[in-house]
Amino acid sequence: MADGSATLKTATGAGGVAAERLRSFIERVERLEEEKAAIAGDIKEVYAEAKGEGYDTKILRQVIRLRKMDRAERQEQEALLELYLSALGEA
Amino acid sequence: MADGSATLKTATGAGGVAAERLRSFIERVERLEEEKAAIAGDIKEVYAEAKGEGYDTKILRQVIRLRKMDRAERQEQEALLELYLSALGEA
Amino acid sequence: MADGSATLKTATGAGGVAAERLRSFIERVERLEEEKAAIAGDIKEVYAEAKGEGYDTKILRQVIRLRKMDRAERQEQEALLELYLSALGEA
Amino acid sequence: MADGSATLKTATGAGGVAAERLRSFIERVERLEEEKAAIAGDIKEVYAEAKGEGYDTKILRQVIRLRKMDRAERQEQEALLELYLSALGEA
DNA sequence: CGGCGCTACGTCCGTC
DNA sequence: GACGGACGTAGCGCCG
Repeated sequence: MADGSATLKTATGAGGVAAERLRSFIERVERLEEEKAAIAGDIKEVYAEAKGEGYDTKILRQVIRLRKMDRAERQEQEALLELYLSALGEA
Repeated sequence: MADGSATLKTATGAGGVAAERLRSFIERVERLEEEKAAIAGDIKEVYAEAKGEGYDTKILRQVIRLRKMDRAERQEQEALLELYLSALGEA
Repeated sequence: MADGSATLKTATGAGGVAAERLRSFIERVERLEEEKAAIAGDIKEVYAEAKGEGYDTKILRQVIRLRKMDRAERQEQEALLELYLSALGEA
Repeated sequence: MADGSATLKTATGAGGVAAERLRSFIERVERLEEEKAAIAGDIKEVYAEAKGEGYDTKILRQVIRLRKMDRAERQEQEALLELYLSALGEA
């Protein structure tokens, strides 16, 4: 049982504790994916509601995408700023 | 011009109430998308944790995908059954 | 500038050979897309023919989808088995 | 068996000829979908080849999409022209 | 015209 | 660290 294989053995071991642990991971992921799907459903509902009031969902999606890009850019710039500041701190 | 255009007017009206409503929809969607992204992050963390304990995330993902397919297929079969039944109901 | 940029230059070069090559790619894709569209048309025809003989195309489609899922799932399970085996091989 | 149901009966009849016919439709569609998938694969290959020579596939796709739209517009205009011509013929 | 299924894009993971 | 491949998701088109 040199090394390397020890972890794998634990992970793939057929019986006992590892199987429980494995099951736990799988169920946690599945639970989270359910939640994610639920949120996605909520988003659809919002769009449906907006559409019901005469808004063009296609445009709405575009607007949201643009705002998201703006935010991403802003974050990038802030990250760059931090980088500069830390570089100056080191200088 | 009594109604018909009313909805459109409300939706596309440049000023006042409609703008508020529009803003509301957009912010609701954006909020939900943040939540969704957060969940996605949680999922990533679970995989990372599992990986840290020696589990092969590739296998994990495939297991989860398979279980999901099972579920989907079961639903499809039930839907198919219903279709058959309703088709027979028309006979 | 020996190479490195050579590929890019070839690809984006405005004149001469590259334009010919570009044209070739585009026409090949367009030709293939035409063929694909033709096949799609054939499929539509089959459904139309079946419908003409009293078959419910909605059910037909669902049956076909289900069979496809069966096939996909079988492949996935085989892939999963292989993964397990290769993982064990490493142990 | 007044009416309406006769066709359906033929289509959904459990035994004999109808089952064969049904099988035929399904297999024809499945065969065609395989062909369609094969073509799609060919298209992917062309894009891969182009990418390998330094072309930006995203741009390529845009070009193809635009050309397709142009063709559609042209056809529409030709259809309109025909309409006018036939209208004049009737006049 | 609305809903559903399919295709295509963007994103993420694993590899070199 | 970058590239390529795979998956999930979002937009588009067809069917009902």
